[in-house]
Amino acid sequence: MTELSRSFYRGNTVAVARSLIGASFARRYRGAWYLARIVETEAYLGSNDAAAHSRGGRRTARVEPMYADGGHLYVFLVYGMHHCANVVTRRPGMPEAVLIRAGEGPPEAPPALLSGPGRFCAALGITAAATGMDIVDGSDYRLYRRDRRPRIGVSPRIGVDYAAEAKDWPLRFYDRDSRAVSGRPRLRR
DNA sequence: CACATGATCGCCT
DNA sequence: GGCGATCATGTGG
Repeated sequence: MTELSRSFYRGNTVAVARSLIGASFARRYRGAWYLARIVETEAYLGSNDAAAHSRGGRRTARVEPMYADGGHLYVFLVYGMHHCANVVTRRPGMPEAVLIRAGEGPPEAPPALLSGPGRFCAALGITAAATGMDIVDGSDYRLYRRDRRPRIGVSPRIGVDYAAEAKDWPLRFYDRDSRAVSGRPRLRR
């Protein structure tokens, strides 16, 4: 397992979003590591992206982690009850990030357990306490490079209808062969 | 299967 | 004061 590097995260945000499909997200909780295979992501392209929290150069306490160097986490609370986790990309001052929308857990886990950004965070216990964390310096959060290149599907992003023309940009990426991708034939239970 | 709705609260204007 | 980078549940066809 090769850990993803700082220079990787500093690269083109769309390229990072694509490359993270199939990558492993690891989280240490009370000494034990928990892993998930990422199967769905979305790219958020900074100041000029009407769907991004950093649109128009917004720079508030919440969004501040998006302005950090590539390789940090940006976690926020939506709808008062769900958390969404992002991996920050590019360089300091460039507020771009990749939203992790879904993952696969261990085979014995329910298929939909990590299907959706809120569920992904809930399953891995990711809360706002993790925002701003460095994922390259060996903290409790780490990402590992994928070992195989999956078949990748592309679509507009989910839940950003307010974002004018940016709502149609093809910035959502997913593993075409995964059942855990969100917004699919419901895999309840 | 396709909507429709309620929950719930921090953030931003 | 309004509204989300969501989800679970409920209705109707």
